[in-house]
Amino acid sequence: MTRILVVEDSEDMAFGLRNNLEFEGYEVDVAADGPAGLTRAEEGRADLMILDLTLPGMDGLDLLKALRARGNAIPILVLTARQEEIDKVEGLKLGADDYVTKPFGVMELLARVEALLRRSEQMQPMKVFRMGDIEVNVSARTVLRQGQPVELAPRELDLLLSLIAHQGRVVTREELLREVWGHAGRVVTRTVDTHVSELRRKLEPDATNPIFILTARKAGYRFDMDQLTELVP
Amino acid sequence: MTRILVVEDSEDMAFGLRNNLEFEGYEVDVAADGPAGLTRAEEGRADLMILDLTLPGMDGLDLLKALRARGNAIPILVLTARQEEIDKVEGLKLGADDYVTKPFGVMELLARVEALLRRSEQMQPMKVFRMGDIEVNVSARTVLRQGQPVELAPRELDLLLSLIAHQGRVVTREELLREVWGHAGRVVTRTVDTHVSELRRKLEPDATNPIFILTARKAGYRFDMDQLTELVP
DNA sequence: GACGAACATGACCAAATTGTAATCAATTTG
DNA sequence: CAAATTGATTACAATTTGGTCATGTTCGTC
Repeated sequence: MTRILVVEDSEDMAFGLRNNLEFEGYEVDVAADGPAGLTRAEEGRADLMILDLTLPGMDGLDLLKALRARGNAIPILVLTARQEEIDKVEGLKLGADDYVTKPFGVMELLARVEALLRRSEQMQPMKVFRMGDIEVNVSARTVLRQGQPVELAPRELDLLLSLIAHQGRVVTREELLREVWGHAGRVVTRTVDTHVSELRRKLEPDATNPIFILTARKAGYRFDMDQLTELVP
Repeated sequence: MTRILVVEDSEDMAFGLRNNLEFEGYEVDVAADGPAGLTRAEEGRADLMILDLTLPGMDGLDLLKALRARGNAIPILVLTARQEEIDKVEGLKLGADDYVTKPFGVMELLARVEALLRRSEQMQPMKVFRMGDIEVNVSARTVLRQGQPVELAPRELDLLLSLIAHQGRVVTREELLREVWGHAGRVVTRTVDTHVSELRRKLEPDATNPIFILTARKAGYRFDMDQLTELVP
């Protein structure tokens, strides 16, 4: 889920932004002033910031400066009113990644958000997990076992990723069906078992004694948290 | 004296640009169409080009490609009315150094010009990749195999560059379409497959067992990171 | 206007994938 | 302990998916 932090003092504007962004499927977090924005941004949970430059109190520009000064590289889309183009100039030199002048169209904003996210995706490190001698590269959709590629079918990989995403928690077959198969359609729940079996065969050191994908009787499956490391290179 | 070449067909726009830029102390040269722009650019007297992508006749994109193909590294600021064109230029790493969407404010334009000039002071080296015995010169848009030129159609080269730009990550057919085809025409996604096939035929040692452009079933394609070296000459 | 290159697309085929039934094994329950 | 329940595994036919080829179109060049 892509998370967008909106730093905006006007309630109306914040409401509008939230509405539109959420409609597009983003998760939206709103901060009403600079300091709050700074705090939220430093939590590091947002993938993109939309920053209104006409903030009261701590100026938006200061927020920008502060963030960048601390080495925070979150992509920032700056909003500014038309006549304050001077602000824009400064924003540019400071490290805003893009900006939009008010009044702006929804489509334009969304397009820029999308473009910015796309651009920043390249900068993000690859998502890689390690479990024992197995390495799962989410970005490349590859799995290595002792450096050797393991051939996983799409369904298998998706299932594995879903289990990993819920690491430490029991996931019911129904949940897995919903997440991996997409629909609560007519897939018999036993299908999950089959794929889990196949995954174990390919990944577990000893398929009859699984250490990664554990069975929770009468409940579902669980990926053992203790076996999993997230690599952030 | 810093010299700016403006490639712009609309007289009004050209006049406005010249006015403002000259007021800022730049020397301005205007070309009214693509071919004229290409000629002027090749004279090598300009420090920066402002290029309107909505040119008649020779498309602005073609001018861009043609310039870069000839190894011309002049910094280019692209003007465009359409977001999709930005996507295209950006996705391809075609060599626009920055862009502004119309309508834009004067201050914004000037800021970008300034930023671009500053950035280009420290000349960026030519981007060249090596994959096995293949050498891909991104800036020159040429491909050599054991020193011999490989003839790639524009689409093919664009596709290759896009894949290389995402090296190590799976890229969906939709993403490739957006970046290479520009999202404009509603091209069928299977078309990507055809071009990948052609690329493999021309580049892979064994097209039936690709080592560069790998298939990620149900997901897209991926350029194998391990096969790619970036040369910094 | 002929010709060829580029290119999008549909068709066809081979190979990979996958849902399911059937069977076997383990665990729980009464 | 036997029956019942639940999970594991295997086998396989149907379907999906991707590779490739042939075709029609467009566009620029001669």
